[in-house]
Amino acid sequence: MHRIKELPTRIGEEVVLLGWLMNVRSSGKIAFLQIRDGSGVVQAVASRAELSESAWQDVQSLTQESTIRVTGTVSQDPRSPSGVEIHLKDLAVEHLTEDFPITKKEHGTGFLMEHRHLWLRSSRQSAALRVRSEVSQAIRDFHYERDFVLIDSPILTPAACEGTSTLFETDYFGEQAYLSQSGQLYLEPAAAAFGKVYCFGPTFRAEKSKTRRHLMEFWMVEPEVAFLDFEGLCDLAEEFVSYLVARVLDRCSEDLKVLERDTSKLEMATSPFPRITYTQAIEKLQDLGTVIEWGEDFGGDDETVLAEQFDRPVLVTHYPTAIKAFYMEPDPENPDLALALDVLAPEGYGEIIGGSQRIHDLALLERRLEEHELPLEAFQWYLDVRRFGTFPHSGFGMGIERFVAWVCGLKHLRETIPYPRMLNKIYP
RNA sequence: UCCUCGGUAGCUCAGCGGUAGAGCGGUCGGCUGUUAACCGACGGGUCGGGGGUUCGAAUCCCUCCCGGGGAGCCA
Repeated sequence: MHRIKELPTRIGEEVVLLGWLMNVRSSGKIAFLQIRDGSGVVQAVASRAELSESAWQDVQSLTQESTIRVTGTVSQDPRSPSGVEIHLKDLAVEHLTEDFPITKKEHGTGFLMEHRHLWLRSSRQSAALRVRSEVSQAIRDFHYERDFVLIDSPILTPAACEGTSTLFETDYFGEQAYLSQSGQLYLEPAAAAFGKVYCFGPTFRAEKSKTRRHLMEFWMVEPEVAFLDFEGLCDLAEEFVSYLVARVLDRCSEDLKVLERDTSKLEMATSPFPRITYTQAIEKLQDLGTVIEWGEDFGGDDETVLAEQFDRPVLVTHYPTAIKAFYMEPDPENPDLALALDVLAPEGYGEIIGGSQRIHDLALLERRLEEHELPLEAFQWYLDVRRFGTFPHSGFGMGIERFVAWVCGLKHLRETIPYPRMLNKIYP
């Protein structure tokens, strides 16, 4: 058995393919089959004169998405969509499909999402998911090459880490438990054990968000590094994003072509990235006519307007402490500001990274927990990191669906994950 | 939760007070180089549910249900 991907190297040879029929065009005594096997698409030419009567009858009976086994000779031909085609010698129908729901014409997104398990077969969907697979591998390689240790953080977590309103609740032998919305609190102790650590896994948010930029279940990668200061964190985020983009450009050019992605915009995403402070960002937005005051967080439109000012991802730093998480280290030059970092992707894809230097002083962290009205008891194990050999450290989180959406030029996050979990929708 | 748009054939939609329509898909037939092939024929409907107005409702009104897009929140 051969794979379609390798056919250009087998011109003149006889091959056997197993795959699915995407489409067939018949013209009387000759028919053109578009065959897909997961590695690519190829055209097979069936000529009545060159086939047995039973094989020709099988060709006549073929339906969309039937499973077939074809035998034939590979040749180059400019009339074939892929430049290569197979001249059929034999064909066997392994399974005759009836009434495949996704037809050649257009469908609405609601219908396609209902049939997500079948929609995966389309060339655009599989291209996007192949990019996602490459990004996942690149994330692991990036950390592995830099001596990070993978720490799998738990998915089932106990009470209340950052407020329960956005957590999925579940029963844990009579106790309340929640699905994880971040691995960070578990990474910080591990950073004291291994120095450089990261986690990469699914994350759950029960927010009733209904936009193209939100999923209830998404995958997040979170590095956490001991003795890394804020400047170093910004450098790491920049190196990480440019590494991933370069990797996709290098290895997924065919998929980006299928997705009709303008890669010139991705090629710009090289170091250094512009860096501006929150305060500068507010001033810039005000200059551009946005009604926003210092101290407010950015909305989705603000992020888009801001990112449009730059030709590559932009780092926004030093946010007001008041609008950021309890664990973020204050700026030593101005305690009203946090050593916090967001990376905004270009072209309106919004925030792809959020991170900070962490508070390492025990007394300050306890005070912050109280100010945020969080239960001190639940955080004792987390505070132990500050009790026993505390150390400055920093980390960030990147949602890979947003990254993949940007790289692929997809408007909606639902196409960047095989089976999206969306508001009130958990099928298929 | 709020704002907004929508629900008519398997799919995508038109029709917006007077006999339910088209394209695609399906079935049958034709065609030896098709490119979401093309040509001819055929089948296909509780017009989201309920209530109301009217001689008459897919069409107007009320109400409920379901879906798309967006806001807030965030990655």
